[in-house]
Amino acid sequence: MRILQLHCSSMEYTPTKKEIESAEEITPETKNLKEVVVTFIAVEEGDDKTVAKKAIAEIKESMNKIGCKKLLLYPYAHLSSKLASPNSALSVLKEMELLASDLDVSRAPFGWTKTYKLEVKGHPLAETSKVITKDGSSDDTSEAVKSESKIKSYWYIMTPDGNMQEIEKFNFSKHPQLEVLTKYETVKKRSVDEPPPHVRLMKKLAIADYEPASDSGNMRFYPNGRLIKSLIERYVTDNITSYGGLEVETPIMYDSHHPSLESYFNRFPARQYNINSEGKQLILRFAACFGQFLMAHDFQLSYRNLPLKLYEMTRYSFRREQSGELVGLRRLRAFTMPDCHAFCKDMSQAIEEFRKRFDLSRNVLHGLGLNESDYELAIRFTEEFYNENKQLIEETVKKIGKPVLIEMWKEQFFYFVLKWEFNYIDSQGKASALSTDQIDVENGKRYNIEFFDEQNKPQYPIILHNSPSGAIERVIFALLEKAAKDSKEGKKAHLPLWLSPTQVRLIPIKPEFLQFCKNLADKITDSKIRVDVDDRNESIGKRIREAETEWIRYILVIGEKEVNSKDVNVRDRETGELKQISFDDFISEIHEQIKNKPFSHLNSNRFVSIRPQIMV
RNA sequence: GCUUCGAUAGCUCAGCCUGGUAGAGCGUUACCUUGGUAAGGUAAAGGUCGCGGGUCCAAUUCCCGCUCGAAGCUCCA
Repeated sequence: MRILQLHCSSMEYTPTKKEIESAEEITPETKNLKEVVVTFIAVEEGDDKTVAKKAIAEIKESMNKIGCKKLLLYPYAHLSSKLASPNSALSVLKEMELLASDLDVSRAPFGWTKTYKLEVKGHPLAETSKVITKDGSSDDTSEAVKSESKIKSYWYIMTPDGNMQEIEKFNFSKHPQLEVLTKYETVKKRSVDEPPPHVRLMKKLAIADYEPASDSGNMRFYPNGRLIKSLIERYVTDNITSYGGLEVETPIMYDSHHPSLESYFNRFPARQYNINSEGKQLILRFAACFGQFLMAHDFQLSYRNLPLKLYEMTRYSFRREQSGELVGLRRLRAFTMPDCHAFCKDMSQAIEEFRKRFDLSRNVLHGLGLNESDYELAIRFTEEFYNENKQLIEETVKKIGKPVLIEMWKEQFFYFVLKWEFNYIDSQGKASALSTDQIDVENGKRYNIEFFDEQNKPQYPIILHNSPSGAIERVIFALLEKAAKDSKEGKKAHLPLWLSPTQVRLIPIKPEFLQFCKNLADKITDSKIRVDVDDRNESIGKRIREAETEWIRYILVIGEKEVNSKDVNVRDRETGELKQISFDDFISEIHEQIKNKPFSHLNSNRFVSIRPQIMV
């Protein structure tokens, strides 16, 4: 069955004469419908009740999306060349009418020649075509997805000396992670049978969890998770603003009728959340691009102002990934992502900026606790770009100091001519992109962002799209997976100290030392260190054990000796050793490790005994 | 979206194959214990066994349907 579905403001049709003998017996009269979804239908050979049922389900789903309750089923033979017989076609149509009886449904007469007038609405979802078959699912893939699978890629490995060879000829024995990435990208085949470790950890550490009352892929963050997330957000923002990014804030939803947006959305698979509000079709953003481009469009720009760097920490960006694609903190439908665009006057300025942002991204990941050994670089570009900028690519690979996966396209298909990303390879052999940058040569024009060059001629800028860390949730995912990897190798799992929800825990041996603990905790807090007190009526052993399982780096047991001493007795989880050092040395040891990182106060009650229990 | 698996106490799960009034550990509460570097003790509270149907004298258990969730696959601009 083939369907053409149109969301119309009005539709009027008049049966004029019988086209075939078996046409329905009716009295011809003009029908006029307002605010209606008109569905042109060609019933094909082999279509039956199952197909009718599927078709109606599809139609209902999309009508629900666009918020329209009125449906007109309109027999339309011209959509197909292998039509069903008139009799079976009519019975399928009648079946569909019946199945849709909970809507305001009507059906145009079968077998008649009709005149019609219709006015189609102008939003992206107003016009869709579908092919529905008995076994296969309906074919509703957007043009962008279809052509994407058609692009031809050539894969290579480039070594730091600039040598580029085909992946089949490369010896991966010293680069197992790169091999995983290469297979992941080129063969797209992998099988895993256990759930990813970070999902268990995100719950156990009371960082984040699924929220059953929301849509899948929209997470809840507990106090620990919110603290970690907020620290990472601030760290990334600080780094981007020192690079020169101007922090802005833009709306999370956009009118799909807007002309610039409409053509941009058409360049992408239709995987966004849609909201109907007061007759507007709103789309939740999937990146900060629109907001920043629309903003830049309204700026009065000269080449002297470029490169102009706009930046936003998008909380949230939304992508309506297929339900089965969602995994813990790795792949979400709502996520926080830094997005920094640089508007450049020409390619040479873009390349200069590209270099800075590549270094920025590496530094940001390094500060977050992820180093070159934790990720693999992939660079993708058009053949033309490569021929003109070989040196840039070779230099970039050299910086990373290890072989890099290269994807080359014969033609430019996307809006960019070059894109790179750092991929975290987890223990299950899955690659997840963290940092990324793109050189965009299309959207300056699409959004009509103009600047005036040295000759006072209007020009469109080249735009770089950089996310120096990737999604913040994904950074947490990578940190947890890395911790799980450590733990598997017999090392102690931990988070970077500056991200630990509790950095120091005090354990009083008896309640009579509680006051001393309070005073000590005040002093430590004054030094901008997160400290809490386990004042529960539990054995020392148990409280130490629990602090260990919470990955708390420093444990101070407070008893008679400590109260009467100027030194502190510190259990360092990293070494597993006990050491007696002065208070000041202890504080500076911590400060040394967390310097140049943002600080937030403890995001829990200081006293463990009065905290709600979030995770067992 | 497809495939598979799952849904029993606040959490993690057992019981189901072989139908007969519901189990553990953790957590919670109370009491005891005041302990010196990875789990101190005793007791109590806590369940419409996801929803709907069917089979049966009897269903948490067997069968069918639904809902929700997860993992994998496809996918990831």
